[in-house]
Amino acid sequence: MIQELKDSYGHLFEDALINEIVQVGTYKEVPAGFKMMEIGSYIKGMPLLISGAIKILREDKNGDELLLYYLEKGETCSMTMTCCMGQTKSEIRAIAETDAKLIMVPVQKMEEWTAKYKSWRNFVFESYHSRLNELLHTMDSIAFDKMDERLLNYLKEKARVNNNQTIHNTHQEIAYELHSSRVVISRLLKKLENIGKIKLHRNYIEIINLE
Amino acid sequence: MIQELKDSYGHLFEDALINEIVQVGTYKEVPAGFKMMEIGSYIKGMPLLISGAIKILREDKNGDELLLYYLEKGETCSMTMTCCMGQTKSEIRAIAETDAKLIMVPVQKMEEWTAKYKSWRNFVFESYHSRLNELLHTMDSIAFDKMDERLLNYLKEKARVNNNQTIHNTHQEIAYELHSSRVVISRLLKKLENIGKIKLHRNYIEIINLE
DNA sequence: AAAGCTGTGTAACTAATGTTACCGAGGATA
DNA sequence: TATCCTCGGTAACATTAGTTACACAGCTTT
Repeated sequence: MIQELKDSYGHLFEDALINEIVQVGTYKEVPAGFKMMEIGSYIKGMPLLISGAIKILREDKNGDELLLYYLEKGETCSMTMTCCMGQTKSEIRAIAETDAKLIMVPVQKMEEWTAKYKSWRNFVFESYHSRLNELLHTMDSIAFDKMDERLLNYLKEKARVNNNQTIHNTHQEIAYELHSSRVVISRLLKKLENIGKIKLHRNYIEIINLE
Repeated sequence: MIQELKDSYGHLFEDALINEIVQVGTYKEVPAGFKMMEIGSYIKGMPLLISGAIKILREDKNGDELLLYYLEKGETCSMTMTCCMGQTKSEIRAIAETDAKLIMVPVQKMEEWTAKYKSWRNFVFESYHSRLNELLHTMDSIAFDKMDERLLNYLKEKARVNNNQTIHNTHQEIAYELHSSRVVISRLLKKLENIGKIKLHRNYIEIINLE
């Protein structure tokens, strides 16, 4: 655990902090698809991601989803931080996009370390900064782009975080994450295939060239 | 200045912190419409809002706007905080919605106080929390609601932050902030008038009952 | 092989939003 | 008064997205 922690966070945290994390943190591995946090639930600990990716989702009144962004190695969930501090319920859902490894840190340490370690403060602020900015860019996409561009971005991001040029999702699943309908997504995917950007197959999509 | 600071922040900050703020902060008054921050600019200080409201806007590639949310009394700009720490450019535009009074605190103090005052830490985290949540709710509105509902929410919010049942904006201005077109907004406003929720006039809108 | 299920393709239609164009009301200005 | 300008109302149309319906391909199960 200590080696993996150092690989992902060694450049961020001083040794004393790394040691504290090792003391109180618990190492976890979760499989792709594992639901790590549900809307309305309270949070027990703060996750430090070591490998893999976590997708963060929002839900509307009808229970339909919207993908907000992915968390990756070296990142943490800002929502969790604030929830921990304020003891409020989660506003989002978190699901492992890939198999993932992470360290859970108990809530109480958050506050303590914020006062104690400059590197922790920087990490926390940097984390908030990144998450706010990612949320803004997601907002841009939703507010300013048409569905075809959103779909294109979605495919790019998905390929990137999975580190795989083949996307193993059905059209229906993609429609859920973009908060659209299967027919619309099939239609637009077919267009992308016609202009040679992707190749469609049953249950997966092969990326040819998304530029 | 010290009295106004205590009125707005006295319940949040311990006296020692209030005193520090008085020492290093500068009091400012800005008129409605004043542009307080521009996209791409660097930030010099952190604002603590004492009265009035600031609207936070996002811009697309064509220079068109989108209203994100309002800052009000007792709040601060989370974007500014992260920008200060990281010395990165602003991702958003801030314009005074009403006449506003505020105190500007130099960047360097941010970090210092975060280590020194528990109440400041709480304020900063609480601030991030609120802003993230507001951004999420704005996102909900954009992703899940149709324009008529967004318009209704817009009018409600505008009336609330201005503390005024008369909204002094042209249809064109409203269209900008909702990232829509004048014709669409006029159409929907007329519908709202027909069902008795508002009354339209040249250059202003009278709110009858938005429930 | 037959039956069943899931995923995809496609057409036809509806709804929502955006665009263009034009008119006229109301004020301001010359 | 005549002219100009801004704002709002409205029609007609275009585009995008969502909905319903159905066919069929490919795979699994029986």
